[in-house]
Amino acid sequence: MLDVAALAGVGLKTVSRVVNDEPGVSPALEAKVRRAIAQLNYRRDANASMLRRLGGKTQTIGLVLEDVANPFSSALHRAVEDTARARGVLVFAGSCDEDPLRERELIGSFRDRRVDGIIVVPASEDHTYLYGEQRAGTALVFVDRPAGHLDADTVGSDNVGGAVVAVGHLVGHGHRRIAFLGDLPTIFTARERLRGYKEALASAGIAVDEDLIRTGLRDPQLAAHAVKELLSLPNPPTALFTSQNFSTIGGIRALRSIGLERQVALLGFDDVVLADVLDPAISVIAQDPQALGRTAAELLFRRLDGDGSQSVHDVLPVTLIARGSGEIRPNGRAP
Amino acid sequence: MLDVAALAGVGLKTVSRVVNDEPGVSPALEAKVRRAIAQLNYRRDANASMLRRLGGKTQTIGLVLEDVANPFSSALHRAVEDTARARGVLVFAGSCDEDPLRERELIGSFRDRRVDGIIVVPASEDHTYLYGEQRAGTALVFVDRPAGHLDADTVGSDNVGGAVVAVGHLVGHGHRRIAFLGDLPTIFTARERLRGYKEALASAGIAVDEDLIRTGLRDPQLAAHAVKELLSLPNPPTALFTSQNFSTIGGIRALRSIGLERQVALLGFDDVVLADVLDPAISVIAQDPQALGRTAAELLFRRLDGDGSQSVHDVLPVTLIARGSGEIRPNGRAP
DNA sequence: ATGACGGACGATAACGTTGTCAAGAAGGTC
DNA sequence: GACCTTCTTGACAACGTTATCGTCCGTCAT
Repeated sequence: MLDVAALAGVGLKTVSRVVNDEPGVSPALEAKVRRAIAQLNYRRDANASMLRRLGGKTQTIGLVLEDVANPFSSALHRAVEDTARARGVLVFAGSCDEDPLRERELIGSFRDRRVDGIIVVPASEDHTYLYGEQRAGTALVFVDRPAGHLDADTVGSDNVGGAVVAVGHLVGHGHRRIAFLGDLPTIFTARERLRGYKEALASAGIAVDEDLIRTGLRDPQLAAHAVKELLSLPNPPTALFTSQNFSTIGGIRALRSIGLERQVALLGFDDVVLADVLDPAISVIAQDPQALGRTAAELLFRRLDGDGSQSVHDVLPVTLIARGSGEIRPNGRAP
Repeated sequence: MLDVAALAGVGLKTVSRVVNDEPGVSPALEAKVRRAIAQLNYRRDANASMLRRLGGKTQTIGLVLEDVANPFSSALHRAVEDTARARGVLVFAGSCDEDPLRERELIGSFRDRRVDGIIVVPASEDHTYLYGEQRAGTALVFVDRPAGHLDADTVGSDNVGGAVVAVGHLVGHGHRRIAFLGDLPTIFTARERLRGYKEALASAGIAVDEDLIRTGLRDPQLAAHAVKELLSLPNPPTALFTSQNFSTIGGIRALRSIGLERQVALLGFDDVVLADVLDPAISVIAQDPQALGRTAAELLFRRLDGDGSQSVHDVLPVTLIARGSGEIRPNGRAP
């Protein structure tokens, strides 16, 4: 900046004014400064700039995801990016792989860089460590799962409602032995979906059979194995509610490997690529990760713009997409 | 930091020494400082810190992808993140949607924040605008596609070789009318794969039939439409080489919708989730986006560590995965 | 006792930028 | 011509941190 000022033969502050489009610079000087900027290929240092500005924003936010490479996370990421981009804000993204420690490390790194706000798909259960941060003015939005012991904005899907619809749909097609396959019970959404499953069974007057409930299925292999076990029970399930992506994929693989994909109903939570071209096509309860990301980012920016109203807890609806696998009847015939 | 110094009753510089684990602080003072830091929940401002440090690094890199939400990009992203994390470096990620302007904007934003290095899946053809940046010491690595008119490190897949293998495989199964479905010809990888397709046909002594080449298929709908057109030609292809993800998905949908998935061979470039459970399962030439990302990040950090040797142009191998769809013979029978 | 040495510590300048303010020029009013 | 107002411009301090260097104090050899 000093070089630009020297080359243009003006004071430092005049360059600053031009760079910031501040009024009160004569057209002649402005032209000279702009020429010098172009000639020296100068770009203002955003970090130094924000350091001096009173209460300055870094125009940067942090995003903690389960894994940037997983389709749910990355769709959410894209929606956050688009919303942020519209405001000239850049996004730091990080994966925490359901590790609470990694969540804290990531948020710590964000804090060191003085991000304006943080959007988190939380891995930990206790967020009191963020209280100071929040009071210091960093906007904070939790997505997909709620904050633990912290009053903060939240955006999630209707997990219970979706599970109720899913199980109700299977019951409606005549099933009474419906298996539940899910992720680690430490994960909020996994617990909620299990709750919905039990609620739906209860309201259909079906007793919960704990043998049909399998949790902790972190990857498709585990899920496939669980499905094979379930189907070799003396009184096997006639339908599977695979309450998470990996379970769905594992379930599909397991059913196909034993040739039962047309006999046993399968309904998944969360949509899967190519679900529509499989035979039978896979019925799912679809979340809208884009809407989750967009809503979270909009909430975050509203807070950054000074909205100090009470915490918001948005629940976005989910949609049943019937494609075939969820409409198989207990006798093994399609409807 | 001033508050910490005051509370601990020491000078500013002593706090700085403690924060940076510099030697020359007595244990007694260090303990006092650490207590004050904990009590005030203090965290050093990384931006201010790097501002003062001579030639300081921001411990931050920028990553320009086609779309953070697409599986190839996000797998690459994850590998970059992991490599960066191991060094305490945070990643800014952005999508440019094949828009050269957006690529420049993103890189400009990165530059404003003084990232240490940039990894790009480029959308533009001319990167001379990065020359100054590069000379100023910002490390620069191009992934998946080469830099345009700029001497810089590059990591990519063996597109030509993969296409040659793919088409050779189809020829080996008796096909002579093989259609090519691809992305925009402005995209380097699309051109390379088309080149490999033509080379393989030439070496098999098959004349190129331009009617069987369809490009510009930006989404599955366009690809599906193109496949339907191809199959209604008077002399239709007996095999499809879908040279990109969207084309593969569109091709699968189109074949299924007209019931020809067991008659027409299909071989895709780039693997697809659930390709193995389809019937027939989809044969592909698989890239390794993780390896691309890891290699690119390692290259970047080697440069940041001061390696000033000549530019490297890595080409990573691809793998043929035969699952069934690519082994269908022209008469419509599996082998 | 003297001086040289080294280790702990803090005062001050500097990084690249913007906020504050005062100086100077230009123009208008009486 | 004296005075006021408005506009342009730059000097200087400050943001939170680290680099440099000097001060102070204790230790040890003479």
